[in-house]
Amino acid sequence: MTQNNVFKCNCPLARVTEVIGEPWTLMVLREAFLGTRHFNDFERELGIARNVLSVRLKKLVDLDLLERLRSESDKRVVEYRLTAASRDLLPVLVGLAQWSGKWLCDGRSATRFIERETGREIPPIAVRGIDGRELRARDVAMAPGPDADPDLIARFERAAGAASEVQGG
Amino acid sequence: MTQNNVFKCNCPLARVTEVIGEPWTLMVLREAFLGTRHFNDFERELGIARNVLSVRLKKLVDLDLLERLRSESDKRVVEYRLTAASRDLLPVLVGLAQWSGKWLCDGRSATRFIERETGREIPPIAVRGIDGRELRARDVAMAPGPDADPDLIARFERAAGAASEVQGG
DNA sequence: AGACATAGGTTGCAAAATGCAACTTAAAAT
DNA sequence: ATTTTAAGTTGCATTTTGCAACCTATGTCT
Repeated sequence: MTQNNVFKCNCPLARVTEVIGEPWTLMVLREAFLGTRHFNDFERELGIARNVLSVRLKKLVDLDLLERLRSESDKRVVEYRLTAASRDLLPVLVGLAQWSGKWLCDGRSATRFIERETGREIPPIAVRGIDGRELRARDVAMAPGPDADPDLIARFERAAGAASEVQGG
Repeated sequence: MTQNNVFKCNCPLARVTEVIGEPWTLMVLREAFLGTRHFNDFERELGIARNVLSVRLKKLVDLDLLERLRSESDKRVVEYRLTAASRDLLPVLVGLAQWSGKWLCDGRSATRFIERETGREIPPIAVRGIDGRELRARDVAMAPGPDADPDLIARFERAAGAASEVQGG
């Protein structure tokens, strides 16, 4: 995977692709959300190759998406824990699972997200405006941020015309 | 990538990993959201290898995430368009971009999402309960759905204890 | 009509990533 | 003292990616 043309820029979707756009990473994070903390448990639950798991965990730790600590009581044991950053990914995970359940699993998904206290199903996540109103795809646009380079700004200008049509689809 | 142990089940996160958990796929979808429709434009904008692009587009078409149609006016031209399914992915894309901007790009992201009409920044997406109240990670639990197999149910039972601690963590 | 250009691929080959099994090292249990 | 356990690493076969060149059908130019 070279990908360096696009991915060195600070386009957030490009950056996030370096992480979850690799096999297994998202599943490793899911396992962490389910409470898995140990190397051997990740391996067993996922069936991932140990060397690949090793690489993934290292990267996630590097990116501060997992914290790696040795147990005090048993110094063989290493614990991988979610961080503030990875916990903050939950809305995206929920959104992905909901979307996948609807469009990839034919509505028959084996897992669902519920409110812990009440057990009620969690409604689909949505994009909302500042006023809380739910926005549709056609109401949303991508725009260059303050740190966009000239190339990216040009990129968005080229896209501007087509986008409304596409997203309105 | 074998991954078949986990991924044959209809766990939605596992399924979605087959799609966006591969290099380039998410970026291809982003390009489509930006209005890119043609093979050569995907290649040029992303710098992706043509053979890989070819494979990715085929898979996305297979999954009904892109529609492939030949232009009537110029029969050389093929158009790849977003479908209802891929348009429905927008909240996730926005969430990923927001999360990445915050945690991977150090708050200095080159792109942002805005309301098309007003130009106002879109607030972070959130998980909400049925009543619209914003939920934190610790308020949310994964549970087996109606189509979960016994293995998965056992999996969740094993996870149940650890989860509250982790997610609250 | 003939020559050239363009769009959307495919093919072949080198480099990188993955899958699998066996091996290693440090600490704990017996 | 020996065995077991946790967390890796190593070596090797297979698969995927990156890159450049080639191919085919259609459209454009003269």
